[in-house]
Amino acid sequence: MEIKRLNILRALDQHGTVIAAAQALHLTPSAVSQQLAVLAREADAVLLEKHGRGVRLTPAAHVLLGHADAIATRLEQARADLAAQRDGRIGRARISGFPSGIAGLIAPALARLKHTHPGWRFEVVQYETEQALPLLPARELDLAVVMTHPDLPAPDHPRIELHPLLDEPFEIALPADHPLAGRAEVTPGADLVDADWIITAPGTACHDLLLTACHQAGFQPRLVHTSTDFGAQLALVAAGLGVTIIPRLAQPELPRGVVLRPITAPAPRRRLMAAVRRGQGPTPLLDALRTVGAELAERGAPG
Amino acid sequence: MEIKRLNILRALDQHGTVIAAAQALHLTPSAVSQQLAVLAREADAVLLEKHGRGVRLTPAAHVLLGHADAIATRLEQARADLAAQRDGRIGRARISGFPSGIAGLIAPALARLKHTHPGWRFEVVQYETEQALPLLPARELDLAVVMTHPDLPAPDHPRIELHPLLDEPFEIALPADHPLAGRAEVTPGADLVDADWIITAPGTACHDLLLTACHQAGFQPRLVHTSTDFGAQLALVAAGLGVTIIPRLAQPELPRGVVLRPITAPAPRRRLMAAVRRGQGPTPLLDALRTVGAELAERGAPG
DNA sequence: CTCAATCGGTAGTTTTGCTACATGGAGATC
DNA sequence: GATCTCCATGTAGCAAAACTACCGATTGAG
Repeated sequence: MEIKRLNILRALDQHGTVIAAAQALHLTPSAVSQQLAVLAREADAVLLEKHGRGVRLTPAAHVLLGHADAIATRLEQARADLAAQRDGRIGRARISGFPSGIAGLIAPALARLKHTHPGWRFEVVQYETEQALPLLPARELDLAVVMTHPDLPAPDHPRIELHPLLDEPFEIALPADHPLAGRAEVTPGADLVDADWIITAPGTACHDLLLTACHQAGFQPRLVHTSTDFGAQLALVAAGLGVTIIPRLAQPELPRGVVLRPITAPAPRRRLMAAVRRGQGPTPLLDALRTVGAELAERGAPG
Repeated sequence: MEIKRLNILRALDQHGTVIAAAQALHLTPSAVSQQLAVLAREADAVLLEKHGRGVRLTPAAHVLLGHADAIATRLEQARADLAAQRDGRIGRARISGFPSGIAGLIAPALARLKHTHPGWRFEVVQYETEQALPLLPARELDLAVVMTHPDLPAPDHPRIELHPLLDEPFEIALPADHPLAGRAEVTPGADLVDADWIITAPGTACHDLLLTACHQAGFQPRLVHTSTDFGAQLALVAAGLGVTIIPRLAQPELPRGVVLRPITAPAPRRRLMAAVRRGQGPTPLLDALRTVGAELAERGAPG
């Protein structure tokens, strides 16, 4: 039951005679006859019967023929899918990101790809940077949106390469009725030494980043509230329970009662990058992420 | 792109390593490796990549794999269908009959087969006996329900064999208010010499049969109305426009205002037979037709 | 660091598939 | 009705392929 033999049967059905089928397949009639005999033995059925000078297909041959046509069609689809995959019209990818990376970069990028690359299937998983990176070489992930992080692989890492997506400053989120709310800039080390701080959980990149920034500014923030979710943090700010710093661009929706104020230079920044396996080449996904990142950088306040 | 190669890819996916796949297929690992290399060349795609000590399938391999699984399933269905056809669980047949044969024998037989042989597909075509017979050896028909007819092949015809289904008398159909309606038997040659006759079109078997019967009874019927359809004929009878003879059993539904009366012996009879290609062996269809015929004969008046 | 295991390449053998030619059978032609 | 023509198929020989046996390279495990 090989495809070659099934195609010989199909050719015989289409062309009527063994000789015509042989011509169409660039074979001799004898070869066609022999292969059909093998197919009949494999199928344990009589496929041909004499009819006049030629042959005709038996009912059993027609049963087989229906399936042979379906198989040929499916094989053609397989070839088409392989070609489509080669030039990027179809594909699958697993992407990871931390929450604000998913919301700010991955989701908009996938929304574009849904229209421009309808054949692609994407799966999104939430991981922090240090969890995501080892999953790339293991092929559990195809792309990870990561943040500036001590675990980041060196630029010449043999298996992972990094593509910058967005470089954005953190800003101070204050209650709208806060004394500093009217200021053009805020200097945490001077203005917010006594503030209550809201911070993401230890182990996240933002946590480390805040502490480092405050340390460099020469003071120890009083950490009072903890939530991993920027939305929840801002709700706490709006309720007047403290202040926090959040990335400027990845949080487009501010709740009422919260204002963002730039931080006096050098403001802490976070750098978002796309990590992919080295040598993977350009993908529609990476292109879309870079486009979204560039648009966000352009839209936001420069610096 | 041969099935053998696709199955090797499937085995590799199932068993994980080239060695395990080779064992499952009773091959050496080298053969598996070589065939996968050929498949990769045919698919114009990289199918394997090193992963630790073993290999793993690439995305392109998974694309191909999905189709390979579908093809393997379809091939299994083909084998099952061939087996089912061998032992008669599935099949196709074209059947011909004249109108009352279709209504009285073919339709009831197919109704049974629909339950007992759900895998069979039947096509019914209406032909008169002389049209149907040559279509049997040409394989345009697989079975024809035919009537006693001069063109009937001899019992030792080399390509066609005949199986008796039903031997039924014609009876006289009279308006219920006809003077003869109360009689136990009617003798057309004596009682109906002056009646208006309703008859099927020239060229049908019933037409010849009526004329022959009347001729033997020694009179010439006055043919007034013509219709091929027994239902239409009986409507004319009910309207008092004439009399006709119809086969007893194949017309179970009598309209109001019509009575059937037996004809004095020797009553004209018609013999229904199933014609099939010689050497075709028993088929569910032929069995069902014989059963229906036997039941009709048993139910109707014997003789 | 050594060992064990896996995969892939090469040479040689076996199996399969194809061609060339001949045979037999069934319309078509005269 | 004899011959001719066309078609399918069997046989022998040859070419292509698929497979085995063996070896080397690579990599993870102990």
